[in-house]
Amino acid sequence: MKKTVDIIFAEPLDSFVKIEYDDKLISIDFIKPDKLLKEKRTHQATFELEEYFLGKRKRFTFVPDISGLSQFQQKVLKETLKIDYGKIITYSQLAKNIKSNAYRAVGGSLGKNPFPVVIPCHRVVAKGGIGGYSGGLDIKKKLLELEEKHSK
DNA sequence: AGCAGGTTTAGCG
DNA sequence: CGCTAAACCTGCT
Repeated sequence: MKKTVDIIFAEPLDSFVKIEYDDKLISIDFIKPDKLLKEKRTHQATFELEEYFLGKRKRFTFVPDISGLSQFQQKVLKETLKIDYGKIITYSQLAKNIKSNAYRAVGGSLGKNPFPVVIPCHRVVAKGGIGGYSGGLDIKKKLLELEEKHSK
């Protein structure tokens, strides 16, 4: 099936978001707003994401396909999926939840997360601080601010 | 086999 | 308190 790409601008993140999909969701990415992009909305995921960025949506109805990933990564991502809106846990806490001490590996798996936001990897932080984020640390901060603002 | 990663803890100055 | 160093575990080359 032909691959299609949706583009929307996420106001609170000050960044563009790219959604790739064919018959199902392929990936979600953040793009630097270095050039003006034309927005495009066709997939359901795109609309849900947009609502999320507006603070209207706290839960996504679709489930991304992560069957291609390793067993461990799937565990991590599924566990991440359980974190409630506006809530945050630490890498070590997440590791504990899947009965492992691989907090280091947890970070690695989240970093390769193909679906940021839908799989809320930004809700996982380091014990003493905010931790890191593949898509850009500033994005992570803004996502957390967004959720905190709309969770109360 | 070896390395690096979105960590963590312990140890030292 | 701030910094370095070693240990955890998994995925990638």
